[in-house]
Amino acid sequence: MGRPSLQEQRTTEILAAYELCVARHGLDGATQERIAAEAGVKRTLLRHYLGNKDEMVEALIKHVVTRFNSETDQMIAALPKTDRPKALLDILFGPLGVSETASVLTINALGAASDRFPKARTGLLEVITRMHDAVAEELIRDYPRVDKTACRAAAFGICHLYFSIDSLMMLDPPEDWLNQARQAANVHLQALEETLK
Amino acid sequence: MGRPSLQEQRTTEILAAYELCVARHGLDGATQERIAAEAGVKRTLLRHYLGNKDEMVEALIKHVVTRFNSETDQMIAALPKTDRPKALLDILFGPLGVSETASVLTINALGAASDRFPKARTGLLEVITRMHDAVAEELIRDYPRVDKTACRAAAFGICHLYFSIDSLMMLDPPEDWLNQARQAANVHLQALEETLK
DNA sequence: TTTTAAATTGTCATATTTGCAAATTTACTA
DNA sequence: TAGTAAATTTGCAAATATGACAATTTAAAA
Repeated sequence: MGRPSLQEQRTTEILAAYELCVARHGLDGATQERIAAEAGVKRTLLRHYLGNKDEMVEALIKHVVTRFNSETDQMIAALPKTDRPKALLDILFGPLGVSETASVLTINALGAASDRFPKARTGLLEVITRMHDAVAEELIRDYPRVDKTACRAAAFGICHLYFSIDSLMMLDPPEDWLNQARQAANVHLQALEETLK
Repeated sequence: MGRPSLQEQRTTEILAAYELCVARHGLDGATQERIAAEAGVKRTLLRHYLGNKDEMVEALIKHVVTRFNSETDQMIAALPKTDRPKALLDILFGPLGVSETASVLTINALGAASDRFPKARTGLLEVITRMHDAVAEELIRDYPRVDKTACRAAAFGICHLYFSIDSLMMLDPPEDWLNQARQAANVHLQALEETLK
């Protein structure tokens, strides 16, 4: 009975457009007009599916948190059986990991507004901590004889190197930056290996 | 004759307020009202001193570029005679280096809009490259027997670790993050020392 | 074909943002 | 004190953004 629901699909499309607009224009610059244009729908549909502006922000936060978390999980799940840390760096600093929607920019924009939207703060801290932990766990597993604190520091360095590069991708930086980032991240792995000698 | 000029002072005040608003609300969310309120002046004064919106953005870009460059220079100039790399990390990851106005957020926001403001792209790439080079130069000087490529990779890692942390400061992250960042950055220095053995 | 639930569009009032061009005030000088 | 150059304020029009609700269209089921 009735027309089939597009709620999930449309909601996802709109949130994806929203994310992109926030990355480009900032949270307060992501107007409903822009989002609607980016999503290819009428402005009034945003309200229909996501509610008013405050509710839209809430939905965006939830969306960004769950998507980023699942991307972290997928990244870990995609690792091969051997040489996992190296493969991790290949993902993070390969052409795929970085760029796409420059999602770290969205995180930065939301984080900058976290005093107005407290849920953004807790959600984003959770997201980032989860990535720290996931990477650290990988390193601890692959370097079982190395001090865990050192592994966590390495994970921290690798994650934030990725964050910085990703948030600068829209500058269309020299290709060399990705290599340098890859190399700098690799230093952390080598340092862990050094401590075994 | 005539009233004394406040051009420089006012211009600087307004640009500082502008910077803060861009960090908080994004480039397109930094409305003239917000900027004026932040600077404690009437909106129309912005126009008087900086021109219309496009000209304001131009001025902001120029301001951010020159300020960030001079901060880089000051940082280098503030280093002691010995143990300069360690001192560098103390500055970058001390309570002073990070936070303040979270100026990296402004860089991110401007970078995200660099397709609309081409001067932002060139200016920001210049700023970042200059910091890369300044830090790399320090490392090369302090580790003269180490491969320069390795020094540059270390500099790259340290700079972008700083960028990421600074752009997340508004989330009011756990204090531990600064320690972890400091530790991760230190890994780069230790790695350079290792290669001497 | 009629019913039905949901998508989609249309419209209008209100509030915010921006641009521009006066008027007005202020602080110094001759 | 009068002149003057600059700061500062005032006022208004145009453009844009938001909220809320009514009207219409669409795709499936009965």
